[in-house]
Amino acid sequence: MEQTDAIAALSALAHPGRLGAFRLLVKAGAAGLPAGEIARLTDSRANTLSTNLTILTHAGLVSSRREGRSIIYVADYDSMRDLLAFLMEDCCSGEPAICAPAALLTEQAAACGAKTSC
Amino acid sequence: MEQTDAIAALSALAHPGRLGAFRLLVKAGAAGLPAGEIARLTDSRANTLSTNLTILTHAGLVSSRREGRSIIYVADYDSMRDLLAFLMEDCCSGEPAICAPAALLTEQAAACGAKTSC
DNA sequence: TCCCTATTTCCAGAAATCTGGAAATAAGGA
DNA sequence: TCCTTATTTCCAGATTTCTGGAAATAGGGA
Repeated sequence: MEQTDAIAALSALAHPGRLGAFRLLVKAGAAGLPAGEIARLTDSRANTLSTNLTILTHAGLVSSRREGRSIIYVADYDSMRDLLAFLMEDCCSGEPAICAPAALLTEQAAACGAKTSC
Repeated sequence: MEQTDAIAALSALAHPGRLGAFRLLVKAGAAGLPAGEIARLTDSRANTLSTNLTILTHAGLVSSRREGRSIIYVADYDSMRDLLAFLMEDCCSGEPAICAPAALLTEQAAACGAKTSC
C-alpha cells in the first residue's frame, strides 16, 4: 500500500459520521446495509451521508451495489487489512520486544478463540 | 478507546508529514529521535514539524523528553495498538470467515517469524 | 403516465486545517 | 555575559473540508 492510499483511508475514517458508518458496515458483514438504513442508524441526513459514503468508497474502504430502489453498501475487508498492515509494517524492525502486532495478535487470538475461523 | 480518541489519532495520521514522522519513530523504537533529525529526514521546516509533532502528541501517538538542547520524540506503541484494536473491534461479530485480524495475524506471524518476540 | 420512495448531485456559506515568516524560549559553551 | 544551536509559539493568509438546502436521477407500483 502506498502512503497516498493510506492517507486517503485514514482521512476517510477520521470523521465521526464516516467512522460510525464504516464500523456499522464492518459489523454488518458481507450482507451490507442500504444507505437509508445507515442514515437512520447514524442519525444523519441523506445527502450528507451520501457524500460521506462516496468518500469512503473513493478511499477503497467500502463498495456498493444497487438492489431495487436501495443501494447496499459493504465494508471492504481487504483494504481495511491492507491499511492495518501498512500501519504496523515497520514495527518489528525497531524493537521486537515492544512489537504492537505481537500483543495485538495475542489479544485477538484470545478474543476470537471461540469463533470458527478466527 | 473512545470514538473521539480514535478520530484524534486517525486525523493526526492522515497527513503526509505526520504519517512520515510517526512511521520514522515507529522504526526508531524506544530510543526515539530528536526533532531536528526528524525534520532533516522528512525534509520539513522546524516550525511546521513542531506543530505536527504537537498534534501527534495530543493524539497520544508520541511522547517526548528533553535531552540537553534536543527534544527526543518516541512513538507510543500502546496507543497505536489501542487504535488498531479499536478499528478491528467488531470485525469478528460479523462474518468470521472474512475476519481481517485472522488474515493479518497470519501475515504478521510469517513476517515476524524470524524475530525474537514477534 | 403519474406518483412515491431512495439516493445522489450541485452548490455556497461556514468552519477547520495547513503553512511558513518572525519572534520567543531554552540550554550549553566561551 | 554573549553567542550559537535547537525548538517552540504566535499569527495570518491560503486552502480544504463540512454541512445542508434544493434540485435531479433512478426504480417500482397503480
